[in-house]
Amino acid sequence: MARAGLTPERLTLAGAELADEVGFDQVTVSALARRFDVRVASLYSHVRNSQDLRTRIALLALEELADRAADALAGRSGKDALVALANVYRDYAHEHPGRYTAAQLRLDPETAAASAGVRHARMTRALLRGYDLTEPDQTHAVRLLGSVFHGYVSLEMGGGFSHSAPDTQETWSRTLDALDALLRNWPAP
Amino acid sequence: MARAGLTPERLTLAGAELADEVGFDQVTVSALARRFDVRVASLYSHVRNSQDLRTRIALLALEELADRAADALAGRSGKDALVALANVYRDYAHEHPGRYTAAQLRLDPETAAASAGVRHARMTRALLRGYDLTEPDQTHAVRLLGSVFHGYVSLEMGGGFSHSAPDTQETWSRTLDALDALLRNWPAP
DNA sequence: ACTTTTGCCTAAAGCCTTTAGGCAAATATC
DNA sequence: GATATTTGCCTAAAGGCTTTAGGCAAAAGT
Repeated sequence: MARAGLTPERLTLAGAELADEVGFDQVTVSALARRFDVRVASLYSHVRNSQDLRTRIALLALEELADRAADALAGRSGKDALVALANVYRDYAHEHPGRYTAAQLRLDPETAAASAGVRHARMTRALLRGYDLTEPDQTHAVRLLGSVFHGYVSLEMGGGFSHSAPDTQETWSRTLDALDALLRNWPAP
Repeated sequence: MARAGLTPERLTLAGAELADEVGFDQVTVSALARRFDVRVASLYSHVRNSQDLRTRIALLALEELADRAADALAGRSGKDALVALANVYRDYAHEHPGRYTAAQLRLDPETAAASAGVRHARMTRALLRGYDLTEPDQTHAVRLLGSVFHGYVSLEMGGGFSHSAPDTQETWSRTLDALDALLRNWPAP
């Protein structure tokens, strides 16, 4: 019997692909086994359990997103950087809906601290250096940006804006214009 | 054998309570049957299937949220109304995390059109009458508000802001200040 | 009181998760 | 190259959730 060559990495990647195809919460150890044409129990040598698999996919997605964000931010600042970063999230969500959903998985604090999540926070802070904000407003702004990016993408993905004019691309541009204006003109407490 | 008195409404309500206690995605027909001390199959006379149960909980949550929003908006306008509406969402999410998650469930267009979702959209539009926005900016602003409310609450619920100063209440206030400033000073295209 | 309806039951099949223990393929050792 | 060890995928099995089919008894209607 030839071996399938399973590894945690290959399983995670295949799981991510599966997530993009059928949705993150349809990612199941069984479905993954089917995809490798292997018995279900075989996967349990490489992955602790179903939750572990999902966590690995989430971590992969966070890494990929952080890599893209780093590329996008390189050499840009101000509104340019803001738009670039925002588009990284939105484009990734459109290209990889399952992975994007995975990236939202709640991680336990320890795992989260070791994840690419911290790179995301650092990059958003770096972006804000192009605006004139000092603490604690900078932290407020980091959170606001995170909220808008995540909230917009998640509503758009969920069909919340569908079937109504004007189109979502237009809203997205105007939203970024608005955020840029807001950051340049942050209200005093 | 005395009867348990099951109805779709009682099941939906109990399902919502269960969601708040154990999380929306742990809401299961089996768990609900256990709660009524009844055999699993018995529920299938009142609820089509698991998905149907979840949808009913989502619709309940949307109604409750819309009712609260209507109360909060009554007699308020401008920033007052903005803050009141925003707090309705945030408070509801804190009080009823499972229901709030349920309210995010993707509904098919037909169901969505008949849900309290449309009241939410109407109320957000009504709120914006306190600011000086015309179409299509009003629609952009509706979507932006939805994104911020949902994004913020969802990140906060997911622990995204945890364990870091300043506290989230402070950020929330400043976020609403910022949104108010932005709406009063909406940038031209 | 009798019939009809309704509500909850038992039974059963299907799929997913997870653990335990086995055999054979790959790898290391002599 | 032959032997020993490790590793990888397997079979088997138990437990949980979903869903359908068909039955019996409690409520409701006549």
